[in-house]
Amino acid sequence: MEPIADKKKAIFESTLELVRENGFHGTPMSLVAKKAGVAAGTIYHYFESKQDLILDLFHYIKEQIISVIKREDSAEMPYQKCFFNIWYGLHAYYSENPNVLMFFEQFVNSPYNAFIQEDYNSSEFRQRLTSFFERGIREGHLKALSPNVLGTLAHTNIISTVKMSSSGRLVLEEGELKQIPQILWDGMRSR
Amino acid sequence: MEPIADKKKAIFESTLELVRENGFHGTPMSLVAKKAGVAAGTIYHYFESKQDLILDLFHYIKEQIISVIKREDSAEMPYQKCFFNIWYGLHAYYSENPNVLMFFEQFVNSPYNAFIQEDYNSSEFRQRLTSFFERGIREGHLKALSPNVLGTLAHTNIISTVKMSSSGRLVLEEGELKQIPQILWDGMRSR
Amino acid sequence: MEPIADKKKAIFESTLELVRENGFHGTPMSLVAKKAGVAAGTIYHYFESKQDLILDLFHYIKEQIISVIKREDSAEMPYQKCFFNIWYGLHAYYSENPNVLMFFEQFVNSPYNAFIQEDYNSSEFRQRLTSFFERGIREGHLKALSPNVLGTLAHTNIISTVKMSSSGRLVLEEGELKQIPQILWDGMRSR
Amino acid sequence: MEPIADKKKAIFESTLELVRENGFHGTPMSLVAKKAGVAAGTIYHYFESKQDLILDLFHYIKEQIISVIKREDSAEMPYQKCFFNIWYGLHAYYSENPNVLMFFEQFVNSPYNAFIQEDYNSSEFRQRLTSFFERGIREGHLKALSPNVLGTLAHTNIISTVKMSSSGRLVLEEGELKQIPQILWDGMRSR
DNA sequence: CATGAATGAGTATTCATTCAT
DNA sequence: GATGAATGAATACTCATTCAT
Repeated sequence: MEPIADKKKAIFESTLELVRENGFHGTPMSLVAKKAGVAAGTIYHYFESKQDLILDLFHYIKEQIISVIKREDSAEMPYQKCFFNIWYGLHAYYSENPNVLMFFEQFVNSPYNAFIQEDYNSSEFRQRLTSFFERGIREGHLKALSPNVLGTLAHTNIISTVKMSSSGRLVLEEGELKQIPQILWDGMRSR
Repeated sequence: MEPIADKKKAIFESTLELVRENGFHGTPMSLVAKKAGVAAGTIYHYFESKQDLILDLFHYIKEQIISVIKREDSAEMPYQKCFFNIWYGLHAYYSENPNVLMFFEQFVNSPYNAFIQEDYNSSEFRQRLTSFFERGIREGHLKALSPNVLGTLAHTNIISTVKMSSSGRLVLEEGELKQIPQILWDGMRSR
Repeated sequence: MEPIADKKKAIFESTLELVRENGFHGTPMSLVAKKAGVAAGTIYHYFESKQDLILDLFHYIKEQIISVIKREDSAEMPYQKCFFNIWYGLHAYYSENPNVLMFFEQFVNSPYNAFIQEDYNSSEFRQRLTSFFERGIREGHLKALSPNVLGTLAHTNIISTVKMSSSGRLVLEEGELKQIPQILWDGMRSR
Repeated sequence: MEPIADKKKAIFESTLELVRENGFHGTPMSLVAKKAGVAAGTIYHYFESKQDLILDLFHYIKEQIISVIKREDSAEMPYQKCFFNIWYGLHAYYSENPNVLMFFEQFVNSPYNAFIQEDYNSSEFRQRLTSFFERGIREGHLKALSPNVLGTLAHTNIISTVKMSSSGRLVLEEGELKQIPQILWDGMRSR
């Protein structure tokens, strides 16, 4: 919640874009600095090391994803409505921020992922997702599976959908796109 | 189908393991060589460059994944049976070969992915998957979506499941595991 | 004319000496760095690559040779006097800077030579030489040959003379040395 | 005079061509082998090492140059006639064998040159040249300089002339070409 | 706070040479 | 003699990080 210094943000954005284009290894600090309009040394005022920068950026991104979920999740709304809202909200967010998605995917599949300190299940992202699926199970909408599992499957489903479109290898028509969260819902709901 | 030279295979296996542990960048050729029991220069008799090694390894792996699908896919078996067999077959393969899965995931999310030459949709992997889902749609078992989309969602679902268990962050009990392909099937089947 | 950074000059001198002793290939960047008293990486702040270093050094040297010609060439002096002054000036320069001569000779006979971009005839070195021999022809002192050809023959004559002495295989006595530019003059002058 | 094995000659020719194009360093043994149509290991039946190959090739070339001088040098012919014949003979030989010339020039300006064992002045090449210029001095045709010096200047003059034409940077017309040995003669002859 | 020149450890790759067949 | 797969030392170049200004 603390306001992020302009330069810090510039460094984040520049890293995001470069990592998307070239991967972690193809993103030297010098390039990050140049694109962010700062000197190489300056980055080290804000981050202890490159690993630190990557890790901090990952948290910065998770904040944004969490805020999407927060915006769409409402206990006062019918559950199924919420379910679809979250799906569309995240889908829209990732579609509009392909840099974020690619960074995220590279991150979780990289050795950096092992350096995340916090307990996996207690991260706010995880908790938000879990509590949403707990509600679904509790209210009898969803199959009685571990909410963590449901959450992961749902998130993966969204990411997979966005990647299909954004890779340019598949074109999803409007009609098709709508069927994907439906498949997810049909699969998860109790019967 | 051609037999792969012993050394070539040793280099593949060594790369697979090291990439899983340390990522592409954390895997120097010198280490690959040492672990494979060959001299550094020897790698360059088999592969033009590190990129070439990675790319060739990716194809080598895809062959293995394809062979799993081939083994489980049978036009003479009821469709739903096949569906679950393929799901379990791939799930078992990835579970037993975590190196392969991690390599695969890192690869498709890395800049190396851009160097794959072949037309995406015409790759054998893609074609096998597509034709299987075409059959499902044709025979009225599945919703009428693009078979490519269904295939991708299914594959992502499997990978996501394996990663949940193998990360050690979630323990999937036997009962829970069985429900996951069921969710997929319930979601995709026509009604 | 712009002052050359200290480190850049140190790198130049170190390269010059090492190339003289060991040739281009026998001169690793690490040695250049050590002899110049800088870190290996520092060279790459000043030069993009080894080839770049060699090419830049060649231009740096040509400047020095040009300045010798400029110093000795004067339209107000009798032509023959100038002719001998330039001969002696270049002879002295090469004799006192054997590193330069050896580098120059290795360079022009190496594949690097092909990377010189500028138009051969429009290089300042060439133009200085050409205009000096043009004057000789115009004023009727020299045979009417292409001034370019005369310039090249004269330069080769000087270099050849210096190499004879500096190789240590021949000892040129004072009297003999004086006869060499005389041979050149006698050969070139019109009669 | 011993007949050179076919393969040995093929290796020589292939080296000559590759060194001309790419320099010593740009000429790996593997390429020499390929171009010569033999296996890499085979070269080592004929030559102890790369240095040995280069050194032997240099001697092989000198034989050819010597044979040109032998062919044109004749005590029964008027001296000046011989002088021009040798000049034209060598000029033609180098012009027709640019690989030889470039190899020669790269060699004498490289560290390999230091490995030539034989006494410089007693080499046959040197002796032939020296005795020819001794005759010129003895018979009163040439200035009384060290015959070694005259020989070197003459040889350099020829090489320089060939290089001017073959570099493609200068076009020497027939008339101009004839004046070059004349310049040399006019310069060297006694008066 | 900011800079960017300097550092030097780390890495992909090359290539002369060897030797089992 | 001939082969060419294998070797491993050598080298150009990169890049995270530091620190004097």
